[in-house]
Amino acid sequence: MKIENRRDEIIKSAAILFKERGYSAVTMRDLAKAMGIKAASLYNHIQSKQEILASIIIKLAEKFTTGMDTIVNSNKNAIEKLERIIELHIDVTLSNADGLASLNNDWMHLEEKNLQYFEKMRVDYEEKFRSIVREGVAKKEINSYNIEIMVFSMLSTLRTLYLWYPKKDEIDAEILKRDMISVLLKGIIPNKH
Amino acid sequence: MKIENRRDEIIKSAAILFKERGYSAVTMRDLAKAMGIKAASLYNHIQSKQEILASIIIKLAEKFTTGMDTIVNSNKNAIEKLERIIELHIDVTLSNADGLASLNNDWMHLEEKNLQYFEKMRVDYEEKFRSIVREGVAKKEINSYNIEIMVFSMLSTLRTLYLWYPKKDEIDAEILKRDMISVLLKGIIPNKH
DNA sequence: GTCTATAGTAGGATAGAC
DNA sequence: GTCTATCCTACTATAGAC
Repeated sequence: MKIENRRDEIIKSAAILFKERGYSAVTMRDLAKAMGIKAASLYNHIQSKQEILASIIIKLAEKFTTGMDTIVNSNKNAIEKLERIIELHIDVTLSNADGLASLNNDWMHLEEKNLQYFEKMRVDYEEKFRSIVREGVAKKEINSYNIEIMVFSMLSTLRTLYLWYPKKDEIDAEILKRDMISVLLKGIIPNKH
Repeated sequence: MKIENRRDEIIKSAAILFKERGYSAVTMRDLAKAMGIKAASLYNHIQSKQEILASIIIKLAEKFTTGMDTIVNSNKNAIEKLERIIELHIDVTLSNADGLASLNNDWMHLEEKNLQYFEKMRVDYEEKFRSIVREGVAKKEINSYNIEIMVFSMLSTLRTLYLWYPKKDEIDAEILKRDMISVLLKGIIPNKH
């Protein structure tokens, strides 16, 4: 039970509202109402609406970047690396599902500097993902289907986990990891022996 | 080369802008500028901004509903039905990738009546998808992993096709269908014989 | 069918009292 | 740290001329 300051509470409330309606459709008056205060009072804790968005998105993007770097630098084969990536996405989703909505849908409303920083992290992340898949194909650990189709098929599912997982909370996190790894890597059709 | 009326051009332009920035962040002035006219002139062709959104989303949702009904009523096994669903999503994405952004991200900005109509179509669609997977598991055509994980893994990928496919247009539509079916159903790891 | 002008509302953000 | 009051800008939409 960590003691939060007011700024963190505002950002947490904002993430929930941004998830429901998107950054542009949420007003500072909406956010203030959710906090039980007036809009003007928000500005004692934050500089601008934009700062809230950046705070949500950049923190999450950096988590993914750090996680991916650890995986890339590990001594594992391509399949094991993909398994770690799946776990990374599940862990981040469990810790901050609301914020992931902004990262996925509202990153384009970031201003100049943060937008560039975010876009670079996103491109780098995808490229590292792509390299792992390419390496797996080269070593025959992975089928040689079109690389982009494999990468974006997996990435699309992982990126939108935040949309449905919180609603299906009867699913245990360990079962989620285990079945998600099976479904994404081995498919849903039984293996013929 | 079909002759379009002004209303259709407006809706097409709007879909592109909504895809780039989202419904709430696009103003009628932005849309007018993209059309090379003034904002007031738009209202000779459409009733409201809301009408544009509804026109984009409802048409697409009905396409999916009709397509799914045809598949459900066909005499095919579960795997074949899933293959037809994958093709349905690819076909709709190829015909209107821009509009799918609104369907995915801006449906919550629909007003009352259309919102209810849309939400019913979406829930029904997911339930039919789920039933097909459940039937496949019962008949041992599909592995018995958690149903929700299988359904949303496939659906997430299919729903976000619009985000990356237009950028990778070196991929032929037939290769996309073939490889997507393989990746989603059989996975990326080679079958052991 | 497009324009200018404008009504009416709502947005982000600040000033200054308590 | 929160309030009321308010600034300034921008939004959707309409009226009426051409």
